[in-house]
Amino acid sequence: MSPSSKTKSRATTSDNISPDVPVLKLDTRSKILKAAIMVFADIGYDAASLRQITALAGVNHGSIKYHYNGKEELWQACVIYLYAQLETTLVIPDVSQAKMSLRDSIERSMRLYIRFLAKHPELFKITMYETMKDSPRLEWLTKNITIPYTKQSLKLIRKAKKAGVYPDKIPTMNLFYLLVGASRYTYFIAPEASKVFGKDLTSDKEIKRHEDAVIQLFLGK
Amino acid sequence: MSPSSKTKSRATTSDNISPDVPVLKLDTRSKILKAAIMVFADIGYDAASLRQITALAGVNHGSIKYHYNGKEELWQACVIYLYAQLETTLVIPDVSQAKMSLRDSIERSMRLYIRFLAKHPELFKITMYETMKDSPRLEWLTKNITIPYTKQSLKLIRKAKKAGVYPDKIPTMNLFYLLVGASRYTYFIAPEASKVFGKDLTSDKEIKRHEDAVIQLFLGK
DNA sequence: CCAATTTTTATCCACTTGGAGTAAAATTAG
DNA sequence: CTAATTTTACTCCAAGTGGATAAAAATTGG
Repeated sequence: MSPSSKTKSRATTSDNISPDVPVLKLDTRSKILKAAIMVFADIGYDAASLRQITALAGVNHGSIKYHYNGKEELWQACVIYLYAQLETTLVIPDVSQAKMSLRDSIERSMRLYIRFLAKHPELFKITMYETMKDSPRLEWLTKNITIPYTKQSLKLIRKAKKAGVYPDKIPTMNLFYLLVGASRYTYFIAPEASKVFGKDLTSDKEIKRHEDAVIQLFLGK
Repeated sequence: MSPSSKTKSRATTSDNISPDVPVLKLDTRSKILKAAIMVFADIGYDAASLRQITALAGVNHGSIKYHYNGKEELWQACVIYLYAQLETTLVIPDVSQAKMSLRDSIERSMRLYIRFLAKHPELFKITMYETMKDSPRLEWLTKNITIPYTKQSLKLIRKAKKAGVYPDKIPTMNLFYLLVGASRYTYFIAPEASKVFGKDLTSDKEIKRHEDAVIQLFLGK
């Protein structure tokens, strides 16, 4: 019987046979998720094949059906997992912004966000593939992820506009997409940029430059 | 024998049998190209199937091999065709900018560019799919298209920075990607935006708002 | 230790893929 | 009209697709 989305009862790690070489052995479910994230981010849902994922994970082809009940649910699991990572990255430092000015608080959030984009481009690549056309995934994505996140962001943008932190002549929705687009685009096209400029945009130095550029453009330093 | 990239010698249109109902009949080659642009833009190279394209075009499956010698060359033909369209859109009005100020000239170019993005999202969707990961297509694309176009753009940006039209504190490459990302992103995610905001970002009204927003952000009104 | 359960593996399936090859049809030139 | 050429239609193929099924193996609780 398939466990699917149920919580696993078995141990997620196990010691090796030889006690002097304790190898950390990821369980099949985790290996599949990790490989799926890589493949989906690389070539998108439609082009990705389950065999490609299981081959990369080093597990049997049938395991996906058992653990995730199919391609669609595996994809959703990837998105959920990655968004949980994003949340922990952004929410935890939130407390330290308590006594900052709104402007500094926003600058800090933007830097954290951009750093996450650079370090985990998988999330927004995976969603980007589905966002460019209508599909069952887009339906699920907007309903469960995008809408709540967007609402939250818009609220903050409106607040910042009123406080004069953001340019107030730009409509909120447009400003939101400008912000998101300007921040993310760089990491979508990182493979191209490496060919065109010979630079690795995911290096710490280039991340910092991008941070500064976005801050400069939207907050005017 | 396959004509492939050779110029066609046959007529590209032909009258119908019944003279009272003259139907404009696109030739097979054009029908394939048109359909391929739609499919590639929709789901990307890897996910697109030749049978899907020929079905949409209403032609026989074997025709692609004959006219374009395969999937890869068909894809290149799409990109070349669309970039030619972009060029005619941007270059023709260029003469009318002769006696404009640099700032107004740039504003005009940005508006034309954004309008093209909105009206022909296929081009940058097609390339976006290939830009997110390394591939033979990306190699061809950067060498033949992206690098020359980027060089040209960077030159203009540097000029505008010196003239104080663009913010001069942002490095040229970063400013370039901010500009391109902010402009394009909106039209990548138009399907999502229609679900989230219930707005059609490709409508004339929304295009104008996006134009104004980009101008406001980068040129400061 | 053993029986019950969970997890993995190994086949099998109908279907789609890009492409090759060839015959039929349409068009052109003489 | 005829012959040469171009274009289209059709058939095949090996390879790969997501998913279903059941046997085999590993792990668990008693």
